[in-house]
Amino acid sequence: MLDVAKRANVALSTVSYALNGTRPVSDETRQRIFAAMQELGYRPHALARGLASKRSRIIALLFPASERGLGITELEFVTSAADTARENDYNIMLWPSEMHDPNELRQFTQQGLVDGVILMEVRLNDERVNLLREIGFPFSMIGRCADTTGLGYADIDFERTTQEVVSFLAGLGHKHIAFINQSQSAFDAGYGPAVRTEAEFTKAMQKAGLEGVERFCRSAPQAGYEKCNELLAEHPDLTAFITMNERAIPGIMQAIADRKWRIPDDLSLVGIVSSARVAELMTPPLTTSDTPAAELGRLGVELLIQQLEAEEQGALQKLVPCRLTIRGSTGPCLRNPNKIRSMPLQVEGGKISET
Amino acid sequence: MLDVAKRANVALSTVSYALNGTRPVSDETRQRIFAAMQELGYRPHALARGLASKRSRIIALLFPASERGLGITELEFVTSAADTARENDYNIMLWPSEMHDPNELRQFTQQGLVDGVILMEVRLNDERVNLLREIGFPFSMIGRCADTTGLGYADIDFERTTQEVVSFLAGLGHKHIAFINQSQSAFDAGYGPAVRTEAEFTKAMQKAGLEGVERFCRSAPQAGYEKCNELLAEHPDLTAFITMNERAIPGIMQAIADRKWRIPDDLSLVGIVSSARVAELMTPPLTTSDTPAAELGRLGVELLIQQLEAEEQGALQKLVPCRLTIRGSTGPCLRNPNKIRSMPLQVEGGKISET
DNA sequence: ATATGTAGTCGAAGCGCTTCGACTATCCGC
DNA sequence: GCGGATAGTCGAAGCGCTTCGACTACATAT
Repeated sequence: MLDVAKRANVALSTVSYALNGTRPVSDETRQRIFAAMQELGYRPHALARGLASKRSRIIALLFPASERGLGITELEFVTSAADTARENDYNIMLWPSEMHDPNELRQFTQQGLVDGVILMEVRLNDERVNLLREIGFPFSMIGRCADTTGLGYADIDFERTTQEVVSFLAGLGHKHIAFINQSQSAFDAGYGPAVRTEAEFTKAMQKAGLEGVERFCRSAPQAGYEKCNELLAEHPDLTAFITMNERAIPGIMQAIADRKWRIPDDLSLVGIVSSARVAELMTPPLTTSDTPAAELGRLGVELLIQQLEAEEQGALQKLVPCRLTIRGSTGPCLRNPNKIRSMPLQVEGGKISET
Repeated sequence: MLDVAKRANVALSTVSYALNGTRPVSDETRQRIFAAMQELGYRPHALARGLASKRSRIIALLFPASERGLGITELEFVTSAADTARENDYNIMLWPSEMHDPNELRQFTQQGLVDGVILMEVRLNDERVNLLREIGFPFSMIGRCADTTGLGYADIDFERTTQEVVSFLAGLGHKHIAFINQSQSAFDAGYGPAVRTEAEFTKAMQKAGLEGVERFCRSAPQAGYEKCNELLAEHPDLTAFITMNERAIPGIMQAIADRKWRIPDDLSLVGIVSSARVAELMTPPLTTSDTPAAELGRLGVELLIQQLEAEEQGALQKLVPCRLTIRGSTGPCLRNPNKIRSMPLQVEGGKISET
């Protein structure tokens, strides 16, 4: 940097000013400086800059170490967050964090490496939130906790999302709908989506004047298989399932197939808070309400940066609904009231064959 | 840090030595120093440390910005790499990089932020490799390029992997096997897995004295559907498909179903360089040869760190085979020679229903 | 006894930047 | 024509650490 200054015949500090516009620099001087930088192939040293300015322009993305294990959706958070950070001239650091050890988090934040953090997989009552709040460290969330006053977050609009799916099914004539949630333990841990979709499902069904059933289900095909049979045994009039449990779906489909039913003729299935990438792997392709993962990732970063640069506020809390994509796993309710058993209406490439 | 030194009655430098063991410090002194640190809640400042020592202990993971779009497998690279980095006291930074702009990469490496980089999705002739090699910047690869002399990498052992899958199918009696590759463009771009599996497939089939067919296929269900029909039309005696194209699989399955065939009775299907998470979403669950993603991620980091700390070499090049997991999509060849058309042998929960 | 280490410590000089206070030159209004 | 902004620049003091050379004390080899 000194070399640059010399070559441009200015002081070291002037180069700095030219570089970050902290103080006015005449056009002519700036020109000379940039030219010199070019010729010398100079690159400012990020660490030195960070040390001196006390802003590293690094933000950390805290993702749960192997908890539920990240899925495709979470992956999209990450890539989208990384892109957004880059666009804003920030770097993004990955911190696999054990939920249960907020002390580890304290260490991290105090070593001055990052300017702020983004929390993924936030729980209603999240230790990490409590800690960060307490020590006043900048952060934003993808998801949200219970008490969000003064906090920045981007989360799914579970109300609209659930509403939309229920309306969609109701519109197809379904009257008896089951909601298959994630595991009981996820729910008990206060995992936001599990808690909120459940609540919103109940609300939406009530509003629609319909009758709903809910079940927890471990994230595994086998669990889906069992729950499905259990549900159908107890509530034979169910004609549609909404599930927030991707990994259980193959099991559910198998259970349906085993009783010689077909999807969607005998039972409609929709995945909620899911993703297209998963949906299209199934047969028939699953109708899903897709997580706006890219958008949430982007918002998470933007919200944090907004805080860091303290342009004193915009709306720091954003809710984005999932996007419903209709594929082959849903269709009109053919059961009640008229007991029609119509011929298979072919739905866009999405039916199981009849042998 | 000065406070710590004072409190422990030692010089600033002694604290530093105690902290990183650069020079011997008596037990007693060290004790006092650590006690002081404890009491003061002192945390060394990462940036300052990095600036002074010229080692940031940050490594970057370069992943292709939205190329093929990361999949589940790639996700596991990332999380596993992050974990490994953490274990070794490194931080991991995410760099979504455009393949085509090596200049961007040059910038990154020259700002002194990271000590080394890990390349994902390496091509046979990769600009990034050329650049890094040229400027002598430390790096390792997950995957590998054509000329790997002196380079560190962790890649799939395509030979063993492909061999194993072919043997497996041959063992089931399949004689006519098709290999469905990724897209022509991926192949042409020199994307390692596409090139190598293809070569190894040919080799393995020859070795087994079997007849093989190969096809490229875009990564989309529709493309899979078309390729499958095309293949079956041209080679009616095919009884097994090996595919390295996850997204094409639903289309393939649909095509099979459309001709009233069943998997695996009429056609066996195995996914290669795939992942369990994907396999279990399908009906029937797919037999796959799973990418050892976690291991590759770990190795990538370890290899890089090894270079950085220059413990002058271990084996810097590692090949790990995929692990074959047999699920419902493969079975004995029932076609030739005896033209048996047996009753559906039920295979572990993995069949499409017969209505 | 003298040379030769070696364990343990200190002070000071950076690492490559930002930023503060101070200085000069210029332009404005009145 | 004078006080007071404002634009543009400079020098120097850090930011919080590492590391080098030097120094002491004591043990070991000769």
